[in-house]
Amino acid sequence: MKPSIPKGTRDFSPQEMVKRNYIFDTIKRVFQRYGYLPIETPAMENLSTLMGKYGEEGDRLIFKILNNGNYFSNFKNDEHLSEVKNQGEKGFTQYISEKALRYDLTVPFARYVVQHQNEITFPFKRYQIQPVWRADRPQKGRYREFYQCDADVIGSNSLINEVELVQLIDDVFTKLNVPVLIKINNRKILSGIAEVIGEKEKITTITVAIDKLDKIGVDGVNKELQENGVSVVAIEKLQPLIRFQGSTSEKLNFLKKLLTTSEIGLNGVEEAECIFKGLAQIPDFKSQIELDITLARGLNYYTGAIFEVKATNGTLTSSICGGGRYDDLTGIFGLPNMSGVGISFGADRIYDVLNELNLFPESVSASTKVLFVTFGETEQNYCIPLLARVRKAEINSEIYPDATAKMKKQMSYADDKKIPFVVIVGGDEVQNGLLTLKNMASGSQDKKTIEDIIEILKNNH
RNA sequence: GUGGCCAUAGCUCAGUUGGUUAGAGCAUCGGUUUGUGGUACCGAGGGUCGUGGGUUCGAGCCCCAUUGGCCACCCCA
Repeated sequence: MKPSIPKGTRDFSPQEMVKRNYIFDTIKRVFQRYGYLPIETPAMENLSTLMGKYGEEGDRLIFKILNNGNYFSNFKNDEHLSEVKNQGEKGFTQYISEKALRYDLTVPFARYVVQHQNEITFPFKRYQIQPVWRADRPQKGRYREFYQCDADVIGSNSLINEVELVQLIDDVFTKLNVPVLIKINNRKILSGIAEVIGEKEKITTITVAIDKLDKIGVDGVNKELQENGVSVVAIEKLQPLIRFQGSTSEKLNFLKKLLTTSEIGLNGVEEAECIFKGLAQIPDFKSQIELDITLARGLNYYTGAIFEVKATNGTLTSSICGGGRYDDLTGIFGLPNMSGVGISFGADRIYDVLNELNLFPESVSASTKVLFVTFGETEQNYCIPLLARVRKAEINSEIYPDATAKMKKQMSYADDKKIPFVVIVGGDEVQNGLLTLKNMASGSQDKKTIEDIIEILKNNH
């Protein structure tokens, strides 16, 4: 049998894992710096928890888990079965599947909050770093299993949360040395726009279309709007808006005038203004920020501010971080009036960016600092207590396990694992207690006591 | 769900109008060296040419189907 793994999934080698952990550790440290605490939720959720939260397209992309046991036990009789068959794929699914792999971390978090509401002190700030699964067609920067790193605060309406999250994004990418553009918009502005052009019900169509502006251009957007039944008058009214260019404050002023008749729209503009005002006060803010009224984001549950982050260098054009405010995600689980806002880092895409731009620091590849090389069982036994002392000094160390292996083999092992030092222990060394410490980079070697070796290794970084 | 490109050793790829036993580099293992890696030299293992059918005296090469991968659309981290 030829070994293989499912489409869109990957194995990670030690070399890759060291780099991945560098990303996870960086993000985790920043999350903690801002007062977020970790939780974990199961890989699988009840299918009903997930369905309908991500839009129609989202439902299709949820990985369903087939029930165990007899799939037919849920059918009363043959007539019932054929009745369900006629409902098509969607109707049939609920009879043979009641669990699914999580699609993101936000909806399971909402479920968690409602389920544990009596144990939680609000506002609740949590972070969560776990894989999610999507039954998508894999392609560049898109996987079927990938890690999200989420930070959310729930139970607070304050816009300082939005400001802090953008600051957090800036912190993470500054630490990772990735130059980014953070795009900010507000769903209320989009609602307002739909309202003033007289197509309030077509808001989803409109936002999805103008989201593609930089991809398909003004004409493409207009064409798509027309094809989806948006009136010519409405499209005409939309033109000055999608063609508008200017600074953030110019955009805000323009929107204020345009949206005078829409309460919700003005509200959105106010919120955006407040967030940008807050951001302006942050010292040493490195990232580019932009108010982008064409930013829509697909996930249905966003109601206020929305964010999206893209790397400004490299060939990966898809977003590496995204988020926004959702006013009523917990409502469907029975806890209304609980507003939350959060962001999600796509660790795998960030990895691709760092890899392409060569931004991983050298130091992340080193793990073992010293390898003990021996010539036989006597020497190997002699090393056991020495190794214990080295490890007690918090120096990563190992001994070549096969005592009869040739020296060449043992040295190659050190070389292959990029271990910077080797301690050679043969008959001479055992006899006089002076060990040979070899620096693999320079090739030089000296006889040293174990105490000296520990000192040298401790001071070498 | 729609479309395009591709499939030869563990990896990256050669392979002539269809013609003997399908090659190279890298990687792996062994040796040159029984106390010295990364460089050098010598050698070895490793393939039903993705799978199934067809055309032909003869197929890695041509045709059909199928599976898998990559890329784009949709959508998204």
